[in-house]
Amino acid sequence: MSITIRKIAKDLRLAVSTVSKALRDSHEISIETKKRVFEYAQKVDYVPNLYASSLKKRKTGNIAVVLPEVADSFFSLAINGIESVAREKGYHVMVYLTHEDLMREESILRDFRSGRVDGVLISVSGGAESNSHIHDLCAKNIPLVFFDRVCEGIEAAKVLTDDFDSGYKATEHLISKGCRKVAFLAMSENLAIINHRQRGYEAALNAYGMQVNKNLLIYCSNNETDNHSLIYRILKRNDRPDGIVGSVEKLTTTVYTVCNELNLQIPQDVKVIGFSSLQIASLLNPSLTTITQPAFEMGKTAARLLFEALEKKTQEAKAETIVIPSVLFERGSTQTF
Amino acid sequence: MSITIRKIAKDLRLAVSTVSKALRDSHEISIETKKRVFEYAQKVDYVPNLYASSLKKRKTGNIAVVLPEVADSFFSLAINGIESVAREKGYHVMVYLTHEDLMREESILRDFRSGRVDGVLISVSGGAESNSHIHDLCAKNIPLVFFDRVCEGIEAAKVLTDDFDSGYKATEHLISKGCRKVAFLAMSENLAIINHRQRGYEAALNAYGMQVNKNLLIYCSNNETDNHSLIYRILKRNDRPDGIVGSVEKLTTTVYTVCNELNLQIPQDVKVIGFSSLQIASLLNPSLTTITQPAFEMGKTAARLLFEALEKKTQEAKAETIVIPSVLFERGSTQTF
DNA sequence: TTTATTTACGAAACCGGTTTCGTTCTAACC
DNA sequence: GGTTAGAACGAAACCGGTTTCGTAAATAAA
Repeated sequence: MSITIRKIAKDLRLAVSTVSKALRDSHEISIETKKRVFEYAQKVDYVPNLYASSLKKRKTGNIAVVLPEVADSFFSLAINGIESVAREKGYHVMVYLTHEDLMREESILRDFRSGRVDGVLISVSGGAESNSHIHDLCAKNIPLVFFDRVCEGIEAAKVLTDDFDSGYKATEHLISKGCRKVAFLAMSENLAIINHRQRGYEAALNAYGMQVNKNLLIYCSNNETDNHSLIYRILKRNDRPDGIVGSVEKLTTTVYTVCNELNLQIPQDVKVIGFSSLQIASLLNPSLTTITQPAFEMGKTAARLLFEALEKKTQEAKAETIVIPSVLFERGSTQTF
Repeated sequence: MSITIRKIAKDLRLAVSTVSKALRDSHEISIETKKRVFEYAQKVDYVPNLYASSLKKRKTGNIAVVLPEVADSFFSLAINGIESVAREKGYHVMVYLTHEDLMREESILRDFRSGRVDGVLISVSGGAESNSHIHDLCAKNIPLVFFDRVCEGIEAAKVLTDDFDSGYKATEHLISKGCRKVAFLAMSENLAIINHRQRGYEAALNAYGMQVNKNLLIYCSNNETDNHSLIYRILKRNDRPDGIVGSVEKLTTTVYTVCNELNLQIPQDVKVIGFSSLQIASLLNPSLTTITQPAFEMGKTAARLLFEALEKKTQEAKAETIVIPSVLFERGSTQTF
């Protein structure tokens, strides 16, 4: 159907190898022949078949980005960072969404073993109690870099933020604003970064002479309506918290929604701080105090690590871990009067 | 390096064709042989090489989604819709960002001619005065479906919303709320859907006995800071508008930002309505009245059209156009007292 | 018993670039 | 003059599945 290298060879009365070499600008082809081939290829609008060369070269020029969702400011910004580096390197980005579903994550990674991508960037989904699917991929020698939601049991490059410190700072901030009953909204229990944030939260409580109250530790899921009713119940209690740390953006906005429903005033009745890279955090009602991760930067860094691994022939992937600190932006939701 | 079909054939003393057929569950292989092959393949962890089969079958199982950015609620939701259908069909999604840059869009589409993807879903970038790159792709017989930001000069399937009506309704809504100087924030002049929204805006003005004021038609770009100063200047004028229609989400949030800076009250000083699929529109300060496009649904529909084209062998792609209406959600930003 | 058909499998071509390994011819060197 | 080095190009193997076609054996039909 479409123009192949053999067709060009035939038309030009050359060998296919000559045409191939000419098109790749090989030194063993004369300038005139190259010119002839180039011009003819141009004229007939020759486009090389990607799959033929991928098959031979064992490279696809694709990298995968696996993440829970794209409707989260952190991830959408991180994609931009990744994409900018990939573009620079001439690679293509394939985005896969797990929707926080381990089964999907598994089936996605399983597919990668077919060689569809040269490398993988991943932010693991919530329920990653098992990580054999990640191991299996590494066993196939496909370079893999974690970003943000890392998987601690696996030796691979990682890019993350200072989660413990951020959890600490967020909690400390609420305490400094007068909160005495600070709740922490966690996600599925086996996410390392959430655990770190939580430990930072607990450390801050202890540092200020408060103890951890199980009732103020709320484990949410990836089910929006479940989370809503969970948070609703907490805020309806008489001894409701006077400060909330949202470890994930979505949970924080749910707090806002529930407060609206319950007619609770933020920050008067309850102060809120959330992990979020939302650019319109300052436009919320009230503006949201955030722990903001350097999403774009993290995406770029992770991508760079991946390309380092891809470009070096020796497969001794040094399992580097890069920490990029988050920043606390104080806004209306933790204001005091 | 990795296990191939030939290795299996050798180990099992079968012909490669037999193994291939067995693995594909061909009827011309006996049950016992199939079982033997399956089990052995399982045991040695055989994974077929995707590029070898793609080369032969002339199918990749990938579709491309080309869009301006991912940090816009419409697009991030649309991706989810697309992804859900693709998943169901066993296809993989490759996301490409143009950043509203025609050059990038061209280079991205040019690459597709190599057969990297089986089909393309695209929401064109702003400055699409030229569309030859899209034509070229269609010439290669690669199915293409437009969604949201269509390109009118090209005969292909399209999924969009009722842009004219939405522009009309948005404007009418502001007028009904007492606005007499309604401004329209447009994007780059050659985006068909923005033009339709604008024409709806103009029609509404006329219907209510007002004429179009050039000073209230503001052409923004994809440069955030430029837009900011443009909008800033408009709102600083003495004869500033008392109502604003934001044709794109990003422009609408910029209006909010500027109003904060100028200490203008929404909706008292100026009422705002914006095209947006932002799920937290109701959490903004004030909550934002929106024209909300059925983003997820549009993504799904576009993907379905693409798969229809992919699955039908006959290449008579009927250039269907599907319109899915938007909904106006009235909230605080257009409230009257 | 002979012929037709089905079943089960193998050999080899094929998809379209890439790469290795010649081969020819010319220029250069001792 | 004979040998060598290098330049320019061709033939064919190769990447790893897929598919076509052929064939032997077994079964069914005549």
